[in-house]
Amino acid sequence: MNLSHLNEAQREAVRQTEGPVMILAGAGSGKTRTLVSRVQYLLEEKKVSPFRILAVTFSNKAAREMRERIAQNSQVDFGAIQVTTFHSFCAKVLRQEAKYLGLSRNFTIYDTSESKSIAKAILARRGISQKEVSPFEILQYIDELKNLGFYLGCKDQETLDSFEMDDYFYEFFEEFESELHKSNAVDFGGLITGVLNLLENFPEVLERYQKRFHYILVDEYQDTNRAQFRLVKLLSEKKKNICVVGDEDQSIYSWRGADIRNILDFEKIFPDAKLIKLEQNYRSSKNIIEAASCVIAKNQHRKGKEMWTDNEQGEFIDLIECNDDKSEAEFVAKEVYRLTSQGVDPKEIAVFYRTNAQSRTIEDALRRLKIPYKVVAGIKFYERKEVKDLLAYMRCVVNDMDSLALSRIINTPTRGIGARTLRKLEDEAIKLDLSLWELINKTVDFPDDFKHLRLSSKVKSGLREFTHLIHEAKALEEQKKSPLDIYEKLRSESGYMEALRVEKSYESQGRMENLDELSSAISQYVSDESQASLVGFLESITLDTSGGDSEEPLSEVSLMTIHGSKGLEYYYVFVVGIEDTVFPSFQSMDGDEASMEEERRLFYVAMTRAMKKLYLCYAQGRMLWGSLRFNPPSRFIDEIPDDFYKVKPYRVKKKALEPSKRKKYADFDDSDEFNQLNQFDDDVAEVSYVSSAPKVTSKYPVGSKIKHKLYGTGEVLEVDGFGVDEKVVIKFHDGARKKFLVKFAPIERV
DNA sequence: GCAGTGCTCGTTTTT
DNA sequence: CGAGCACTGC
Repeated sequence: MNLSHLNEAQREAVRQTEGPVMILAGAGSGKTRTLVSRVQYLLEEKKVSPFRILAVTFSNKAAREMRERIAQNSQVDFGAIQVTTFHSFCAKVLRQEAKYLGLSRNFTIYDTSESKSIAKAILARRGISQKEVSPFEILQYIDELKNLGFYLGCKDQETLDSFEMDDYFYEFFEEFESELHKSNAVDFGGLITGVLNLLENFPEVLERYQKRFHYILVDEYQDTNRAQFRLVKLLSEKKKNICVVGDEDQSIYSWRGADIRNILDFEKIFPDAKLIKLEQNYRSSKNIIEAASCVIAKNQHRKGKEMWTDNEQGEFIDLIECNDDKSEAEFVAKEVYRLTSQGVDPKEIAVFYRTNAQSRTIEDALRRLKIPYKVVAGIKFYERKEVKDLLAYMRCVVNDMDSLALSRIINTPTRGIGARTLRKLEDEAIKLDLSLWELINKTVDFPDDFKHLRLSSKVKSGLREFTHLIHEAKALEEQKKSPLDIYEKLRSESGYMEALRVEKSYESQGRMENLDELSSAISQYVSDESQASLVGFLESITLDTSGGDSEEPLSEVSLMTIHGSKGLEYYYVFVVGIEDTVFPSFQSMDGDEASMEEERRLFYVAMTRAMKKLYLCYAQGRMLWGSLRFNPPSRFIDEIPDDFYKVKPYRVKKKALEPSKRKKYADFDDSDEFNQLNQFDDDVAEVSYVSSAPKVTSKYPVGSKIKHKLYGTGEVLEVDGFGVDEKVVIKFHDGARKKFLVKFAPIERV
């Protein structure tokens, strides 16, 4: 196999197929390319059956990318190869072996919000107010134990030593677990610890999986937690062919259990391990790489790599000093404007910030210059109420022990079964040791046995209709009917759609659209999957939140948190809000060196996304928590040697400020483009630029007069978002203010 | 059962 | 400041 497209270190990483290997792959070092070649090498040169290879990563994004690239480069059949995330791999194993753990294979996977409901229910049952103990705290504790690899009955000494079992919270853990078990459900962490339980306590299961996988590959190794580490270690114990790939300098998820020991101690745990470093960077200019290297060198807890590049020196980093957050955003927008008018495609530009809340000012400024952008954030589609409701219907069909789902929809839409009735039913279920679903069925089938519950006839008929629907849907599921048909049945016959239809508000219109969208998500799933099932669909959406949005490469500037930027690259990168207490965040400034190091890694990640040009911006004053606060520039700036950057104060000139006081700095005010653009507030549209960027203009700019079908005439006060998300606030002539989604509102300009 | 009010508290987020 | 949430009153 020809490996000439790789450098020496990369080739070694490909050829070193036997025994434990740790590849430390720096930012932009061609990691994915190397991994894909390695898999190809195993198949073509080593004649390994694809069936014997397991490749796990942390995120769906990474798994998807690897799968696609492997498929692209292949002549061999890659279908059998397992390239997945830890969680979906574990879900698969767990469904296969469910009986060992007293689960049934159609178990539900609870996401964070469902777990939270359980925690709330536990507190309520014990009469503890949420102020005394927050459900969040409980979840955090449970998560912590699961990240360590603890499960009920775990005998691993290292795990047992790492926490206190007499902790006040431990009881919550036990109760939480039993609650999940009763619902035939597993939470995210439980997917991992469940499999760990299987491998550690059922030797025949362990043997089966050890025999199956001869070559194990772990990507994003710096993000793995202790539980995942133990899992991988067990699986590879027989063949010892384990290859992990990661970068300790890009470990930014310790707050959710990623354990840097997994990297730092790899050679201790696998004494004959080969260590390979990929240190040549193919992404960024020398300036950027050298500056970033100086910053990360300040960290004590690292394996140590020396990144270098053959790329050209490149431009200086610009350090932009602004008066406040508004002018910072204004700078970004104007500079983006300048770049795009020089022919730069907006999709080559990104703006990064530490916290999501910071996107707003940036968005406002971009919108004013009519620069198209997208905010890359966790897609919230599956968190919307109506979507969750319909998913709960489907979950009931699949797993009728899922009482959480059942109680969510038993009165949605309203069937006259209020909180009181529900409580009565739940109590009775506990008393008779039945699941809620079983009990409800009994009350329907043998009403005479439940006279003491004094259920009204309205309640009874509501329950009857409800159970009838679920039974019918279950029958369809058993006949292996398409998930789409079952969904359509549920959404119409539950009365959910009708309830939305009669509501006739713009909100309910949006909700109906979302349910249509869910319907297309299901058909998408059905057409992608050869063995489509309702269980499969539900699993795919809880484990992959990215939502199959077809990623058309649009000409838009990308806005995202630095966490969200990992693994991506852009020609032009702006990092905003580089001030102490913002970045590093104030939580990390309490003297705890470990969390400061993590912030530094985060800064390193941000810097190394940039290929050509990096802008670092900070504001002297910033609106934070309701008042203007003044924070010094980030300490991280001091860690960049002076010769890599230029300071450029950005001052907003209020009209006729004479071009005088500027000397030693290459001031941005010097540039003609900037002066032209300084009429930021008024007539930007008249500036004679030919921008390559497609313009996004609101049909209803602020101040325009409109007529609404129902409310009459009014004036636009505010515009928020654009495209399908565009909303306008309108003040009507009777004084009322209302906010509309432009997409749906029956308004027109007058 | 739901709308309205008033209070609290401010990361990062993937599975 | 303002989102999110718990609690209250109809």
